[in-house]
Amino acid sequence: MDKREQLVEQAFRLFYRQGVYAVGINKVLDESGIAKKTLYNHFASKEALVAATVSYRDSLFRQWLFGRMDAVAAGKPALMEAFMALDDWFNGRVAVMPEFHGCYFINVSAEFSDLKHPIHQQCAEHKQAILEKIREQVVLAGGDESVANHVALLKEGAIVQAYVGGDLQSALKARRLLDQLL
Amino acid sequence: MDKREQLVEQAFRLFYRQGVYAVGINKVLDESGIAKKTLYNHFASKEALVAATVSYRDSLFRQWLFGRMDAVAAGKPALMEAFMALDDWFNGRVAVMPEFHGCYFINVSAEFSDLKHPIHQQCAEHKQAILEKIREQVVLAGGDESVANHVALLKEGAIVQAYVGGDLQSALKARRLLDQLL
DNA sequence: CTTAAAGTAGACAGAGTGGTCTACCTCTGT
DNA sequence: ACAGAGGTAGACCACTCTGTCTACTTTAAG
Repeated sequence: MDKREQLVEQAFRLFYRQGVYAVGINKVLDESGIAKKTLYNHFASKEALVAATVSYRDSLFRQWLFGRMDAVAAGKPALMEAFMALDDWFNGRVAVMPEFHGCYFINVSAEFSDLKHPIHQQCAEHKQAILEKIREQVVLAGGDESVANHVALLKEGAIVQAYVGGDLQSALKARRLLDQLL
Repeated sequence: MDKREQLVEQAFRLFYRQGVYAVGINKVLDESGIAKKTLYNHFASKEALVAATVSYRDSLFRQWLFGRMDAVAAGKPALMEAFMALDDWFNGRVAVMPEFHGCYFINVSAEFSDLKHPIHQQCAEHKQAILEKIREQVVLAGGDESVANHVALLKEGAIVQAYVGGDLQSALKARRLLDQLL
C-alpha cells in the first residue's frame, strides 16, 4: 500500500517499455490508479520520478546480478555466471526482470543526453558500480586492471547487440570470448 | 539549396544532440529557417523525417568508417584502424562527425523501442551492415565467424562505455583486446 | 471520538505538439 | 512574358503535456 513504491514500479515499467518522453504522467497515473495530487506529493516533478525509477532499477539489477555471481565460486566462475545470467535476462527467463527491452540506463541516457544531467550521471554511476564488481572478480581470477575493462566492454556489447540487433545469443557469444580471455 | 537535405541535416543535428521526442518540429524549422509547408511537402510526418535522418546518418557513418578501414591494408590492419577511428570520433577529431553523443542508432532505438517498428528495423540494418564489413575483414585476417561477432561486441561496448560511462579511452582499450584476439 | 495526515477525482491553466491551410512570393524554362 | 512549381510566413486546429488546485473522503493514532 506504499503509494510511492507503486508509482515508481509502474512508472519504471512504462518508461522502460516505451521510453520516458513517450509516456506521460497521466498514463502512469491511469495505470497505477493513483491520484495526481499523490504523485506530486511524493515527487517534485516528472524528472524526480524518473530519477526514482533509475534508482529503483539500479538496486533491482545489482541485487539480481550480484546475487547470481555470488551464488557460485568467486573469480572466473562468477564472471562466467554473470554472462549466463545476461543470457537468461535476454531470453525472458528472469522472474524479477521479465520482458527485455535493452539496458534501462543506456535508454535513459539517450533521452537525457547531456552528460552533466543528474539523471545521466546516475546512469554512469550504475555502470561504474557494475565495473567495480567486475574488477573485484577479475582480480580474484588473477587478471589485471585492463581485463576488467574488457569484460565490461563485452557486457555492454552483448546488451546492445541483443536489443538493437535482436541477437538474443549475444551473451553466450560474449561468454565464449570471456572464457578465452581469462 | 536543396531544402530537403538541409532539413535532414538540421533535424539530425538536433535529434542526435537532444533526442527525437525532446525536439519538436518547430525547433527544426526555426533552426533551419525553412517553412513548415516545405517540410510537409517533403515528408509525410515527423516520423518520416526521423527515418530520413537515420538513413542520412547510416550513409555518413559507413562512408566514414569504411573509408578509414579501406585506407590501410585489408584484414587485421583494417580492423585495428577501425578502432583508431572510433577513438578519433569519441574525442572529437573527426571533421564530418563533430560532437560525440553516443551512437545515433542506439539512441533512436531506445525511443522507438518496439523491435518491429520500421525505424528500429532501420537501426538494426545499420548494425547488420557494419557487422558484414567486420566479418569480411575478419575472414581476410584469417579469423572465423565467431571472431567477427566478438569484434562487433567490442565496438558496441566501446561506444556505450564512452557515452554512458564517459570513458573516452574505451576505443583504445577495446583495440588492445582486439590485438590479442587476432 | 477527534484530529490530522494522506489519498481521491478531476477541472483547470499555460505552454507546446504535429499537422493543415491560405495567401503571397520567387524563381526557372519555354 | 508568363505559367507553374516550389518556396515563405504564420494563423489555426485539435490535442497532449506537466503541474496546480479545490473539495471531498479515507485512514490511523492518541
